[in-house]
Amino acid sequence: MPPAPAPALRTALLEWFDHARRDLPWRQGPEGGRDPYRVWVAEILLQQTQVSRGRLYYERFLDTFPTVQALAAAPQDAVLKAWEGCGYYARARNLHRAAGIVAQAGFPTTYDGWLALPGVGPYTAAAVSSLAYGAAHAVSDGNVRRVLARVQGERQPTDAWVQAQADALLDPARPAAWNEAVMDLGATVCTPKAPDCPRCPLREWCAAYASGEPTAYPAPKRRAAVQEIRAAALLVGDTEHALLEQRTGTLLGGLFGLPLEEVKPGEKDMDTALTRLQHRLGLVGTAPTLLGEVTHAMTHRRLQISVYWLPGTAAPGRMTAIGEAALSRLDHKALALLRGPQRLL
DNA sequence: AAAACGGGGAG
DNA sequence: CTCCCAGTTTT
Repeated sequence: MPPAPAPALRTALLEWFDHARRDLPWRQGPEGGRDPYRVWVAEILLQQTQVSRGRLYYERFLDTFPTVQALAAAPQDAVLKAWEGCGYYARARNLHRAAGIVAQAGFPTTYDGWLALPGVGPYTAAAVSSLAYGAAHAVSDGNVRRVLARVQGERQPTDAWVQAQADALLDPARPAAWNEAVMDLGATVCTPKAPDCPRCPLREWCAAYASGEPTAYPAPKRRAAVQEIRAAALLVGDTEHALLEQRTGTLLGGLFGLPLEEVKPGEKDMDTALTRLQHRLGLVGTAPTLLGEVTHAMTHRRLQISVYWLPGTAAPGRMTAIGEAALSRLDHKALALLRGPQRLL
């Protein structure tokens, strides 16, 4: 199959996009001239997060922080609270840090200017500079990677290959629309497992379609092993107030949660971990009650937590209001053992 | 170049 | 169960 002709491809995809585009809350305003704050927040929120999921959080976050000034002025705890449950919390910490810079210096207007902000990489810099300022920078994300790998028949697309292909195909007349069009196509037609080739505007140029096995492009990435972890957690308190610790480090850093002690590799039961936990908290007087087990899957870990309980009188003066702290889903599951099932959103 | 980083949806 | 999602940062 000859290389796909860029002009024909652009015409076909943009024609499709002009009637099939998704109506999304961050797509207000003129093509290539959207509100940079709204676009920026959306792009950060949507990193490794599906659109259907992201839009739930988007409205809540913009209601809480309607402007970059409001975001910059807020304490980090409030930002993490608005991000609660959404995952990859470094995104919220970086967005907050970047908001401080933007509130001071103003919004960047170029790709390089955006790229310099914390939490903004090549994808986001291209997205915001094109969608809000009309810059001719091609986005490269999971959708773009899959669409271009299929059109060009490339099973092992590298990051550099995808970016080069995207740069070459970008419509210089409508860069913002082109970027959104490729992503919309990847999300709604050229999907990973069940592409709807009969509805695809690029079908006649698509090498993967011609091969008869479009889902073979690109080949699956290999996965990192999942680590099994057991831990003891102690719920000191009640359904309203509990003894919480603020987690540090990269994993759930900044969030609050129940004190947790991992079961070390040689230990056969929870008792040792629970004892370590009680000593660390200075609560060795009474034996906690076992509330139950919680399992929680993360990308590289599978946690099994035994949750123990001491009534709130055990730690007077050290209690945090649960409703005001940002907790991971893991901790909400643990709390649910005491207060009954509840939805976070 | 590879690992770490959440959580959920789709098949 | 596996794979993937409007990726970025750190190692």
